[in-house]
Amino acid sequence: MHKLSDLQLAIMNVLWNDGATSTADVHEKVNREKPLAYTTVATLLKRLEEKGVVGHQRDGRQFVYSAKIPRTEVRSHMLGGILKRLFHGDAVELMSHLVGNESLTSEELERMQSLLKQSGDDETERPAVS
Amino acid sequence: MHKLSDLQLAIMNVLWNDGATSTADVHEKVNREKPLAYTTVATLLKRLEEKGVVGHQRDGRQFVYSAKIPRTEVRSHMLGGILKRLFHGDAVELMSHLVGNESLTSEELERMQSLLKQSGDDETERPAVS
DNA sequence: ATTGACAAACTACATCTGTAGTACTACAAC
DNA sequence: GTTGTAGTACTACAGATGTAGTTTGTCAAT
Repeated sequence: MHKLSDLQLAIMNVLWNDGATSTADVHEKVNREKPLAYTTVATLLKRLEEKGVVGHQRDGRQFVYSAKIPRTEVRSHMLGGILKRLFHGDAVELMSHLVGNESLTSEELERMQSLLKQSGDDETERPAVS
Repeated sequence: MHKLSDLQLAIMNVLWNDGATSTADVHEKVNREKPLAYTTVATLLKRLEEKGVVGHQRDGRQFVYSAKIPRTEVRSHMLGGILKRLFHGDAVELMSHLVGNESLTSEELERMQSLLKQSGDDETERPAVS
């Protein structure tokens, strides 16, 4: 559950970014990146609702959809899957791939470092101090 | 291309880890985690061959399959996809999710830090020194 | 030569996804 | 009250995937 295809994610991204959105607006947004018929988007939304990941409300005669699961959950699920199946669950290896193969800027590397420093502090130093 | 399902990855992992492997052996390995009929595995392998990600050689009357694309390539492709679609292409955010939500040990965090320090050095200091 | 076992080839079918046309419905305008 | 029009509902179909049975071919043993 909660494993979404690229196109499904494109739609979810609209809902996550903009909150409740009418079918027409979802179509309009998604259409910029990938031209699709209006009915196609409507079908996609309906199917996502069947899966329980979005819900809808009526607004006059149109439907307004909103995400029923948070982005974080899908991130966890899908990243977790890749982590497990492509990196034997080794987050350091994933990290290493990221650093070695995805051409990050040195600014990004720095931000990562401070992130790590922070959580390292949280985990190892706080217990010692309290 | 090169986007593989979970089951397809399970098979690829056998080939990546063990190199050329007969259908029977692939079946045997995969079967430990997920019980599947022998013919199912054979079908999967044949389909992977049609996609061009594996190849086979005859050995007597049996087939011996081997991966035609490296693990790194699939890692890049699939991680890149997630990065783009679930993290707006922001590797730092991905990283942050990893650190914040995937309960890493402090040993892992440390290894990550040294990885970063290293590649940070590579990128910012070496040019200055040479 | 016949038979058994094994492996590959072929066939089958259900589900999910991408894709969109057609049918129906209800409100708005005249 | 008839007619556009905008939206939803329904139907359709092709391709990918998961899953496995049935058929066929071939080597080995008797």
